[in-house]
Amino acid sequence: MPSKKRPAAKRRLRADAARNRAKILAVAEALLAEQGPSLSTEEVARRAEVGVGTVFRHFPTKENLLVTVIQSRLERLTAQADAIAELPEDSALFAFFAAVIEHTASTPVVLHALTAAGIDSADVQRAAMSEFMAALERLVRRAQDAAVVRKDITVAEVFDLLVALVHVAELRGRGSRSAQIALRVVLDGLGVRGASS
Amino acid sequence: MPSKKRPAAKRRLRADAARNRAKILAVAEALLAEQGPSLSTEEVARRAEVGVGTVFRHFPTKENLLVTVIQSRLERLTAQADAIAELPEDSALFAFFAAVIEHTASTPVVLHALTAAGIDSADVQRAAMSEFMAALERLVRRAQDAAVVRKDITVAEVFDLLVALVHVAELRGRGSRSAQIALRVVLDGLGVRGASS
Amino acid sequence: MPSKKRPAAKRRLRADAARNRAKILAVAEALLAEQGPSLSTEEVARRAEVGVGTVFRHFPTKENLLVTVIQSRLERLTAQADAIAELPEDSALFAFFAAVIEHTASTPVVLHALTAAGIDSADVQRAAMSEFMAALERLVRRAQDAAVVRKDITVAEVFDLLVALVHVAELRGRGSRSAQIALRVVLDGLGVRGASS
Amino acid sequence: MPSKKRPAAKRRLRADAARNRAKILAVAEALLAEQGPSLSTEEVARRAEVGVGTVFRHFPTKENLLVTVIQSRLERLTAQADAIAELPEDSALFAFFAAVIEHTASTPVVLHALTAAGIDSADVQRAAMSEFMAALERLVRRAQDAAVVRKDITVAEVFDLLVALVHVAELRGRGSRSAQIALRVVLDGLGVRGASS
DNA sequence: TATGAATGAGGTTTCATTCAT
DNA sequence: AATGAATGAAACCTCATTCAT
Repeated sequence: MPSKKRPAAKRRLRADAARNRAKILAVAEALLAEQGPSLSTEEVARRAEVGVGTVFRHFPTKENLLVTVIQSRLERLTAQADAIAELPEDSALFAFFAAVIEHTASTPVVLHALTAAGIDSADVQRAAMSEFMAALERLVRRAQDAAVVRKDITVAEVFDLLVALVHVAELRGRGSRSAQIALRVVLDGLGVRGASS
Repeated sequence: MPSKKRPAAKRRLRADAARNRAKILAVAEALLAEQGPSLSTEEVARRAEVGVGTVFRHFPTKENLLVTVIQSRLERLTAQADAIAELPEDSALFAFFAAVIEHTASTPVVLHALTAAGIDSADVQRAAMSEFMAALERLVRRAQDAAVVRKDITVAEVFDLLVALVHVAELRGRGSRSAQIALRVVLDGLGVRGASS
Repeated sequence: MPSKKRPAAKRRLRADAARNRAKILAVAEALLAEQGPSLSTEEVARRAEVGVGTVFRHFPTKENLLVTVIQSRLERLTAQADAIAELPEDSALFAFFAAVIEHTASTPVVLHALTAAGIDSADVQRAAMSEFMAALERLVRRAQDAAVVRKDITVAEVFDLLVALVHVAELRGRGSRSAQIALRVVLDGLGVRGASS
Repeated sequence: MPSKKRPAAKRRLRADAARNRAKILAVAEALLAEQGPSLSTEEVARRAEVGVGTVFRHFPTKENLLVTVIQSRLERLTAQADAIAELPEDSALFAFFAAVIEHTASTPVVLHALTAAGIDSADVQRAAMSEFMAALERLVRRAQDAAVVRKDITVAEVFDLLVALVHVAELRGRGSRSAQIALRVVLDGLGVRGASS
């Protein structure tokens, strides 16, 4: 049944349309990191070399655009977590933390902003989010089983610590001494001493 | 003839004016926590039950209002740090962290936002900030001298961790298990084991 | 019958009240020249070293303040015209033009602005205006009788030319060559050749 | 992809956009004459039957709108001066004065206001202005060469007199006897007797 | 009376979103 | 599908005027 008129959900895009969509998403991600969630739609369009109309054709709402950016980032992180799972237990979690901090921009700021604005982004990205949490959980569980991470802590809490570290990295610069020390302190606190030895 | 010669900066406010100023500041602090720095001046006025004009009479600019909020918060924190200094070394830092987390709203988010917006809030609040850092430094130094905190860490880095913890507390709720665990993990990581035993 | 409660029109002012009124008027005149009719009431108060409230006690409206300024200026000009009437016919008009140009600031701009704003300033100052016109008329009539000014022109029209010259003087500076040449050209055109010889 | 590479300054406007721009400009010119430079952008939009946003899309600033109005008027006047240059020397200047007075609204008031407001409109319109002055200079020079205008006067000064006449015309009405007499007097004063004989 | 704090309508400007081309 | 002009609500801020002190 080759798509006749799919309900507007996920119809295959024309090549150039797909290219536009991707470029807009990339630009939005960059701007989000630069300016926070008050970035302007017009500037997204300008930098993506596209008319505003095109942005709104792909993402019916500014909010929808931001949510999509976050979603795609979560998906990439999930992939990374899975790729990392092959390392030995005592360094996998460390490596993952480092990777996330390295590549993730202001997710938490965005989350906060969306939450505060009373936006119900939950539905849209619950799926992406829970896949990410599952991947993280596999890492944590394995580390706890290997006794390199304390057992009185849940994935959700590990996630929060990760978010906090991203925040520091963002504030002080991704490679800064401050960011590295913060990472070390948190890992020590988690009981992942193997990583620092 | 308007008063003697107004002392250039802050002649005594009339009773009602002072009340208004305080109320505006309080409302702004609350809104800042709720909505981040994109709060609307108009709403501040509405919630403070005051005309917009009054807000602008007291704080000539939205930026000035936000900066003042942050400043007053820093001052309160500094006072707390000093009050806490009498506790034994091994619990003072712990107590201070807990107190800050308990009472501080989104300062870091605001700081970040201001910075990102290219706002030169630096001058205005450098004073308040450095007093706070001094107070924090006294606590840290004392804890390090008593060998309850690792020596390879500076005040600035402790500050960043504190900011990260505030962030978690804000995200999950001030009394939440997540916030408490995060605090515990960080303190353990800092080497403040006395506090958790 | 020593004033019991005069209808709020012209009761004798207390000494300091009178001083305030005068100072406000003077300041307003200066500001009017500097900034045109969009001057701010607050600044009038500030420069007069008085509270805004005081300004509004003396002049119930900004409009009223401006109208009063103009009125007082017209009165001064009238006095000058009368003082000058003693000079010989062939130089009196010339001298008067020069005096007016020298001392009068943006009256016409104000008039225009008031008119345009649909303000009925007519009533308030018709008296002052007609006295001024009468004085001017005496000068013109005398010059025409002495055959030093062309007879096909009315006072009203001479007035308009005077206003135009004030305008130039204001635009280019009161002592500027441009202002002087304009005065010379107009006087020559009026037939007042005696003045330039 | 937005067009080829937009010529940096003034790519061709869409038909309706051009119509809007023109209408806004016309309305602004009228309002400027009616109310002076304190006209409200909002009213411009209302009378042009356009949203405020549209006004600001075409003219990013109120100042920019006013400056553009003046510029376009200067351009029209320059064209007129050139068209008139074919008349005999002794009537060309007269005709030009008459034409300017007939068609020009409050330019001088605006210029004054802009200047007073400290607006640096200079750059923007220096070009338009100097072209106009050049056209006027050609007329004056020719009249002086033909000995119908006094030689002790510069173009700049002739310009000021012209401005003064426009002022009178505006105050009393374009066709009024007062405006005509003023014109006659000034021309006589300039030595352009040919025009009045 | 004098003061200056308070008020709120109104002005300029931005920006998410819609719609004609 | 893409474009960018148009829209108008809403943001920040000013200022004439009122009113409690």
